[in-house]
Amino acid sequence: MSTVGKALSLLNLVASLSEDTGLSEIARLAALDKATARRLLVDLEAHDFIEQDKATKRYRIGAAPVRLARIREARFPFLRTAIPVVKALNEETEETCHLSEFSGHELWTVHVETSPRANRVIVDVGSCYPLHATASGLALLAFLPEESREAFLAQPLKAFTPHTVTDPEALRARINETRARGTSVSRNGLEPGVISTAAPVLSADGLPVGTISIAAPEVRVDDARLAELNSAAQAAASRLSAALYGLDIRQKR
Amino acid sequence: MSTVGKALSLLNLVASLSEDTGLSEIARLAALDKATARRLLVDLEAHDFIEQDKATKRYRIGAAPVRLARIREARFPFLRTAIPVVKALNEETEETCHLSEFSGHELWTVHVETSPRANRVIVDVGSCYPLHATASGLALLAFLPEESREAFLAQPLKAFTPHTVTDPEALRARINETRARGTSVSRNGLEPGVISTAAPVLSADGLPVGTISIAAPEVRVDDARLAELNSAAQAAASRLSAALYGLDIRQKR
DNA sequence: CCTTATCGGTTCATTATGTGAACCTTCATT
DNA sequence: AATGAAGGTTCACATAATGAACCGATAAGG
Repeated sequence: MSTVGKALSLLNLVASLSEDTGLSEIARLAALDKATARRLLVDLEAHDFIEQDKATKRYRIGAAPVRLARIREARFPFLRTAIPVVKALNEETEETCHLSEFSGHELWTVHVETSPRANRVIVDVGSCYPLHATASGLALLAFLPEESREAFLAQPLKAFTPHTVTDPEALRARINETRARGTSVSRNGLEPGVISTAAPVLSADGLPVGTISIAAPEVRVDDARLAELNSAAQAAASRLSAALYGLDIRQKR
Repeated sequence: MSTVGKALSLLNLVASLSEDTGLSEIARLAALDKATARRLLVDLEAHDFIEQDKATKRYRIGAAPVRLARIREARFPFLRTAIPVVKALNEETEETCHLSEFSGHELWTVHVETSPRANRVIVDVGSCYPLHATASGLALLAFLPEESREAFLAQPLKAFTPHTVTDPEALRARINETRARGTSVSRNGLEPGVISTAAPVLSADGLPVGTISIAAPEVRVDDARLAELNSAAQAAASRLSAALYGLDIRQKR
């Protein structure tokens, strides 16, 4: 792997740690030599992607991404466009809604609007869940090019609950359903008692750039309600695709 | 220079270009070989820091910084904390106020609240002005460690108007005044007819992380008004330092 | 008070990685 | 058909990355 690749992976790793972390632990987590990890951290720090607490000597994510993100958002206002859509979906459904973005072969939660109900599902911004165990993941997989999908299915897949589907053949069936219907459903895939539904946000070339999804406690969702949530998620995702990239490609077919 | 350093500088460069740019031009601007530039771009693209338009083959900043920025801001809410302060200053003074952040040896404009007046100063988010020609730059230099300041003053300094101070000795005098008073003033340093004043935002260790500044058409600013703006900027910066890092260090002295 | 085990950080011989002149293909212009 | 400039690729060579061993500091345990 290229040195730059290692540095960026390391940056990702440090960003994913929820508190300042020491050199040795970072090196261990990244499976890099301590000297190598340090050199990369120093390089990243010189450009403010990482910062080191002078007192504790521990490392954390720096300020440079914020500056770059402003530039990116000024040109491609993904969040600025997407957040109102997610908010509206949240108000309409009164369930936890979240927006995920596909970046670096993974699906990252970039915005969450939490349900106003007492019994609700909590999703963390910044989290990154396995594609096969979530509704968002299925929605994404369904619209990914065949080869990317198969590459994913070829990996060993972990089960998170007794309900997690890990068999590639069974997953293919669910993915095909998802593609036909336009929305995915996951019951207890990642956490027991949670049902979620998701629809892909598609770019101008028809490839998914992310997903919008709704997660609710299973007790509130009967079949009729599930159909409602499905079409709400679908509508929100289509609206967002259209806002970002012009007419939704699915409507052109 | 390390390969990682080159990659990050290249990323910075691409981010600073206001439109999609081809490989050859990027290589030229970065003073890198075309093959090297491409390898770095590919590495950056693999992690979504850069993206390439499939149709035009041109490169632009990618989505990864947005994801990292959300994580950073969740932990260190610089903008979330700072923007209300800048807004309040703008409402109080009715002049254009902006927040700059010191990152990578440069001072970047990260937020602007524009004056409601017809005759007003416009400052662009994302811009990066020379330290010696702006009030913000002087405020920053005044509170930087001696060696960083001297390293900056040792460079050749460009004059932007006949009023731009470029003599290191004269600048030192103005910097010392600034440090003594706590705020800097720049008359016509960068653009004729503009007067601006700035105060540093200081972190817990007393080093500047950025500045808050006010820019106004000279015709509206007599000595009394200047004193008002000075103390308003100073108060805003102190409030922000306190909000971000606890008690303002200057008040402890 | 010495031993042991961490920690962050550094060194330097070895080696893998990055480099760039020259090359290829494509495409628009002359 | 010739030209030039684009994006992209190749490979002998040079440089920069690597990591085992090291240092000094700090903390816990006997």
